[in-house]
Amino acid sequence: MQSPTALAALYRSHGRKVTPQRQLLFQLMHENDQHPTAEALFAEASAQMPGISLRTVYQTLNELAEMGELQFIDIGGGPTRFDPNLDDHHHVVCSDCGHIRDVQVSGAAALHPSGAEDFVINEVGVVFQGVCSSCEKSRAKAGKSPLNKTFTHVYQN
Amino acid sequence: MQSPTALAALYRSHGRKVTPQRQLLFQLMHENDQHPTAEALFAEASAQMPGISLRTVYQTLNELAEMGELQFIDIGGGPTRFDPNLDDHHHVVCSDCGHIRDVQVSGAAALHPSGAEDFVINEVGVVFQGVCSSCEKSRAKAGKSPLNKTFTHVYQN
DNA sequence: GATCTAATTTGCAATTTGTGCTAACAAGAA
DNA sequence: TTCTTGTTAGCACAAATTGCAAATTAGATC
Ligand SMILES: [Mn+2]
Ligand SMILES: [Mn+2]
Ligand SMILES: [Zn+2]
Ligand SMILES: [Zn+2]
Repeated sequence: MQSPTALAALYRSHGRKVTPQRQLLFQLMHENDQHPTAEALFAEASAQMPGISLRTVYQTLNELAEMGELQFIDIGGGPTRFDPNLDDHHHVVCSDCGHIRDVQVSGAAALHPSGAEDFVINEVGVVFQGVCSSCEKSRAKAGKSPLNKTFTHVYQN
Repeated sequence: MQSPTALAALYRSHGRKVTPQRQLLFQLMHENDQHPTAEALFAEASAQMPGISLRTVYQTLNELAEMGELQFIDIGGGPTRFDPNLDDHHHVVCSDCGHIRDVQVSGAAALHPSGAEDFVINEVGVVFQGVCSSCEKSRAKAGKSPLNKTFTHVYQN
């Protein structure tokens, strides 16, 4: 996603208005590597702008996605996560706490599917399932089995 | 997922009962490569067993997942899809119609993330975005741009 | 700066997908 | 056949997101 200033210009060039709500969300999303949910963003935004509505958060995120400035990430059945990182990258998900981390995956672009010769492929996404270090620690302490099921959904494969 | 007969035995060995509803769902899911939604399965099941409840469909699918007999697939924000294919495989999604196709991806198991050295990785999933041949045809006929946005969500990356 | 208009924000209703709960029911053991 | 315990169905509820319309405001125009 571009800088808040660049986005303001982009918005105006699209006949969209640059409101305080949008500017705040531009800031909150810019270089945000947390893959936040709409609710999480709403909470952050509300702290700085009491009264902003969740509806506006969703609306702005949808616009940004429409304009190609961010991506929606749907993994594991929870709420949609939003990703302003437009670089070619992939994700690791902690199956325990749900945290998503950006990762590089060398060789990902070279992957090819066998059995879909009739498809025109546009993109590849790689998702690793794992357990983050902090969850690994608490798991050891609790004497849990290596793969608990806080998350009912088994992520994609 | 195992055969309906094997599942019946497995269920009994777990102290679970083998009901007509479950047997029907075993049949409908066995070797089903459609990655159906719960609603889709419910529709098919209802045709053969009027009165079966959607609740029971969800319940049975959850059980099967718990027993490791099927996977949940969450892509693109729509409803969860269910996958009885336990082989190591990956998916291609048509960004136009949403169809999911099983594919093999040689080299997928060898992929490694850079930037998540503190994670214990358990699984890798590869998802290709593309347009299936039938959508490609209708797209050509309609003179549409190569990537329309019937699906707001940009799938993972 | 005042005026005007179209875009935006809000709040709330509605929708979609899935789960919690429980009374009625039925599998399968005895 | 009886009995116990797991299961089903149905409905209420929850979570996430969108539809809608009245009130507001950005920014163009005068
Ligand atoms: Mn990312
Ligand atoms: Mn599959
Ligand atoms: Zn974690
Ligand atoms: Zn298609």
